[in-house]
Amino acid sequence: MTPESFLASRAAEAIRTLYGADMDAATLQVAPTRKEFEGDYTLVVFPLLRVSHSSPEVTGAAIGGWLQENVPEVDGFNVVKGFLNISLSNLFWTELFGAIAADPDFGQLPPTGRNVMVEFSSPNTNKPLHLGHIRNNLLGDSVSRLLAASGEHVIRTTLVNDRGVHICKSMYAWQKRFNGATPESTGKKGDHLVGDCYVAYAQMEKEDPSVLDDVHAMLVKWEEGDPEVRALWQKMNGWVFDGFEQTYKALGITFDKVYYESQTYLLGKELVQKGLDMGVFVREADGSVWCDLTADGLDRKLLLRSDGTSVYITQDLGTAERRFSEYKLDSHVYVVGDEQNYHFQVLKLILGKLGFAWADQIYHLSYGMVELPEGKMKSREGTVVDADDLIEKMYEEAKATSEEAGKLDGLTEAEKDSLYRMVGLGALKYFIIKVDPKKKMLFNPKESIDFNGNTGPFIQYTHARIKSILRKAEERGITPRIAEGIALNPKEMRLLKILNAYPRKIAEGAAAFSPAVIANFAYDLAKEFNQYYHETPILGEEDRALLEARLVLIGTVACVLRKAMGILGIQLPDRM
RNA sequence: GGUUCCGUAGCUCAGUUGGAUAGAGCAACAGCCUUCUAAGCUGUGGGUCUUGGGUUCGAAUCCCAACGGAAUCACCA
Repeated sequence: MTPESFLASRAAEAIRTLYGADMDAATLQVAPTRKEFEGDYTLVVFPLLRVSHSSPEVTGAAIGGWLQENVPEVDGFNVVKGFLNISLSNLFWTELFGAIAADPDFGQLPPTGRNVMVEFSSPNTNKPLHLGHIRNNLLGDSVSRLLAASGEHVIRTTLVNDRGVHICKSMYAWQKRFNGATPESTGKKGDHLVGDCYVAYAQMEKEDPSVLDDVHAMLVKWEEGDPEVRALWQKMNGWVFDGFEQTYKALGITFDKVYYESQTYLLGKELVQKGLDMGVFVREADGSVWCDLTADGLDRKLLLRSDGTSVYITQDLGTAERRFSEYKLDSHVYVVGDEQNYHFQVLKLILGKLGFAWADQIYHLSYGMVELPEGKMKSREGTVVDADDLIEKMYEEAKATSEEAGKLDGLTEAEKDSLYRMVGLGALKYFIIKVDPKKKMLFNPKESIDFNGNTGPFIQYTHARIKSILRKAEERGITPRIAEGIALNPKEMRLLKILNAYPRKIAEGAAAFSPAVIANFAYDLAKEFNQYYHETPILGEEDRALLEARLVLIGTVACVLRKAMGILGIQLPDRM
């Protein structure tokens, strides 16, 4: 039971007794008191005036008085305008403290029994991953963990776009211009080599536009299953997959199920027939099939070409239907850029017209593009920020910063190296995740990602500080525990208030599909701890019981920081 | 033109189921390392929350309109 719900239920009791009105405790507004005011939690009394028929001051004082009289945990109260500020007793705080500290699953919400699929990453196999993909990957990865923490059963998946005209372009350029180059012969990561082919193709097409006809011929051969084309396709895709795997590993990204478009692109055709039978689709004289969405304020949508082949949305309809039935999904989240908002709007609409009740359980987690100071990234113009390069650069900077600080005596070179990776990656991940997904974000390659202030390394550093104290305590043989009758100071109560909010933040973040909520929470907690750290001695505390209790408190802070950052895929070091 | 999203400090962002005096970080300036890690802490300056209406005891938050910006509306994916 949280302080908020506890006070709300008691306040409901007070209102019933004082005014004879039945209030649902859930509708009462109880929130932590703002710093400037005296008190722990605040009840907003304005909405109660219609049952009290009195002024805010009188009503607040009446309820506050009743609470102080009848609830032992309530220590005092004051009323400012329409706000009743309530102070809770030390006993209440120590009990809350004990409950949070003793709960190993703190922040893990009870199972909902729902199956949720999260599709993210979904790369094309004709170029390496760049910063835009990183945002997609990090969002998908962290939202998967966030939903799991909120009690959902999550299946992470990706749909690799391994076929189509764009792959043929890379294959064509490789045949014509690359003299049998391989990742081994060039020492290049496979995805980068294929990316080079794609860039080379763009140049070839510029020189002679007729090469596009050759590429289309190649695509037709691929569809016919031509052995030579298929073999080349498999070889080059294999290079790309190897390259992607390295990047995923560096980012710490995993999937439960990988789909390949080459295996799913024919799905959806039977749904087209179903739509025709239901009369929600129409077939034109040329054989093409359409869905009329003008009544919904949109245009007509093509579902089948006149030659009978399917388009992008056709296979998405098919894969959605297959996934919902195969995995008994209750919901499906697609992490896809906001450039495809229209596509998903149409997708949901059409699935609804086909009579699928789960159509409105599809959520498009739409995120804004990552832009550079000069505008959008364009692979053809070479203005992309490559994922592998960026990860490496962050590692270098973490290393330089750490060596400057020089606090890592006693660690082996390998330990230091993995620490630099952890910090560099933490800075990068936090930088991206802390902003609201739906906002587009700016990345300036010339300014390095900060390690100070509201950053990943700040939180990592905070954790390392706590662990350092706990190590020293252990060396001195001091065991963390909560004794009876200790008195917490206001800063400690503030820390507890923030800790207490963690499960609520999980619920909030999951409901909004926004890991940024968790990032901001972790920052608030770390910031509050650093203030506490500076004004409160821990190992220097003379009262032994208090010292031991403080060790429990900071250990709990470290643990919750680890959980919150763990959801974001960011590890916290014991030293740094 | 239709649809969707965004507009908060010089910059990057929090704050959206309506609540008190709108908060951080960066940048600038001034302090704090014989005491648990200075990747830290404290302080100063910085705002017509794009604008105008409306609803409300109360609006950055909800509604309407305008302005500014982004994406999208293919027999591409």
